[in-house]
Amino acid sequence: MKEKKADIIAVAKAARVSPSTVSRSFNHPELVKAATRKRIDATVRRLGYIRNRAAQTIHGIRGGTIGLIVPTVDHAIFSELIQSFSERVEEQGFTILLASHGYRLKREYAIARKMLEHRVDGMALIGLEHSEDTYGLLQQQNTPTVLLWNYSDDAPMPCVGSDNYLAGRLIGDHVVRLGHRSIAAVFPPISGNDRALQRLYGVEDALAARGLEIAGDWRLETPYSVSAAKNKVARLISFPQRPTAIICGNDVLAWGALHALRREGVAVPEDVTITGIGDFHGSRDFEPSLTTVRIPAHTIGSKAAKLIVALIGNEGDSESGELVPPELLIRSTSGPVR
Amino acid sequence: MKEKKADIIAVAKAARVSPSTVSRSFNHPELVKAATRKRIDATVRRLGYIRNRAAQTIHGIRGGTIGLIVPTVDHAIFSELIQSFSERVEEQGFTILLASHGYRLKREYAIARKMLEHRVDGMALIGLEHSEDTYGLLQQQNTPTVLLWNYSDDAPMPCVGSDNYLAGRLIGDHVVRLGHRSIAAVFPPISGNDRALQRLYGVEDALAARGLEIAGDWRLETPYSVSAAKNKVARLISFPQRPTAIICGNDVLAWGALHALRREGVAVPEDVTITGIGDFHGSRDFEPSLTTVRIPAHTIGSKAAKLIVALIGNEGDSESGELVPPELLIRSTSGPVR
DNA sequence: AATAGTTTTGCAAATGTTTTCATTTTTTGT
DNA sequence: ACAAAAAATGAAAACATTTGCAAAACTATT
Repeated sequence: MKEKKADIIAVAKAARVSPSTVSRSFNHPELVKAATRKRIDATVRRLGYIRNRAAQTIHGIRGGTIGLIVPTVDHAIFSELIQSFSERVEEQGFTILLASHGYRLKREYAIARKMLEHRVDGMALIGLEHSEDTYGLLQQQNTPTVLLWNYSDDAPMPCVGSDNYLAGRLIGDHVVRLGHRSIAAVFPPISGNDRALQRLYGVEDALAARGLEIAGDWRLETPYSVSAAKNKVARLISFPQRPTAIICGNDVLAWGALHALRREGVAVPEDVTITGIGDFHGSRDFEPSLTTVRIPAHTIGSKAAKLIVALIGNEGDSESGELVPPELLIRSTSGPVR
Repeated sequence: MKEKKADIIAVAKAARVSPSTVSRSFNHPELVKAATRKRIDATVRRLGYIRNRAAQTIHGIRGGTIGLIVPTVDHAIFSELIQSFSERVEEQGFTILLASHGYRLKREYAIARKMLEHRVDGMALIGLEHSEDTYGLLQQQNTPTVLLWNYSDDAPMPCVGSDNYLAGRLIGDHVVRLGHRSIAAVFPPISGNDRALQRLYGVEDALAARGLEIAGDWRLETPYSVSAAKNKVARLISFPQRPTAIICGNDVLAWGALHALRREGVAVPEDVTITGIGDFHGSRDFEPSLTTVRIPAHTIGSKAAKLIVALIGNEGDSESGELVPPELLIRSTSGPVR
């Protein structure tokens, strides 16, 4: 069992060439004679040799990894984004180093640090809200970084994402325009989550524009889960005084709300209007189909992938990111107030 | 801009000690005097020095990464598993290298190879079905590996997962026992997907035990998406000859089926029974709540994490994996045939 | 067959760390 | 104050590669 793994020297010996030649046949194949290369390749296969990226990285060669830190992968929220980002980045020969911080910004810093120890070629973070330390670290090491999901002109780093404030505003305006005046909101905890906060601001401003606001006990805060949202909303509508519309911070919460209303026999949208934000997989096909604001995760993921790869390539050149606009999707869960 | 990043030698110079001491103060702090360590730490902070794992890895020191290759992260299916696995593994100081192969086993091999180049300390794959090459590669490099999601006694490598055949069997028996005789099945494509295949076998055997089988045009194959399943099922029930039960290969597909029936005004479970497999987030709270078989993703993820870490630690010692039993959850979408 | 040019190869230094062993410094017991 | 023991540090070799430069081996041209 102790046959140690083959290294480049073993290969060189077995193929009767120098290590340099083996190295070259990997990295600059055009510089080595076809015959030699063939011989080397055969030997490599015979010995089961696998290059050691770590030893390359040491020479300042790019390791081909990109760090991606997300709050969570558990729920539907980021999976579409992660998928498209990683797919695109893999096409370019990169592998992603993934970690989640559970909405703890301190933990995010620690993870970023560890990824830097691994000498990732670039980093991608979710949202614009990060600890000073994290920003400082990335800047100081000048690691190419993109911020995903949220876009802002004055972000400290290139970002590609949507305008979450606008998303909130769009849905808020829509609901108000339908004539609703008694409006509730169900949002996730906003600490460490600038996306949710921006959305909430957007909604509030939309209401404020008509002199409306969300009553204190109609502001529900729930974790990201169908189940939690369902419970909260079920309680909400059990009171005699009911809102005519419930604006949810994201689609998962809206699904929960929808299930709650269905169980209680409240008609949507006749009795209550429900809206989401996100347009996750499944929202379009929900019955009734969910009115929401599309945050184009797929587009964001692939644009971000393109950007980070460019950033890693051009080093100096600072590309500036991109705003992918949110889009209001009026479907069947919203209707005029009765 | 050209101030090259600080290395251990720069730190040593600035702190007026030798590189060895700096190294030690990181790796064996107890061997260096408190005062010196303090001086070093300060210098490290001042210069913004970050250790280079690549340079450590070269010395055979574990890099602290574990490769995780999944078919896809896009859908709900694996996200719970990925989350719990990565969370647990991070607790132990590892970072995960994630990639998805899109159900292409050839691609999986290429990814595994690349991860081995990065000298991951261990690997985790989904399912038991992998190309000969992949198995050979992992064995030959003797990289600690766990197979997730599916369990089988005679798997070629330690696996922790559920018994997908049994899962299919459980749900099949349940449906048959309710008196259904006209049964349809909606499954994902089974190529490169042993989980789905096992489930289907389980269902078929359950039916066969009563002399039943699924008619040719009642075997629907659809991609993993609510939308695709919804369409297929909508078409299915538009024919005069209708099944009284539809067994879905996983919960996502079942959701699609449920939405289709709702749209068509078919009562569940009065007119048609629907079942899923997986018990994803949201299935319990669906209205009506989904009868399904629980594949305990969370448990699998954390047990697998424990196992791989143990495997990496003990090197030689071969732990054997674990079967996490599936559990039938009878909820509201299944009922006796009328 | 000799020359010049080109292609292919090898040597040796370099990369950023860890580790073994030897040396220096500090502590302890008298 | 002194030797012996213990603790802290440094020098140098090792790790698996890449690369600049020079040498060697071919080709083409005369």
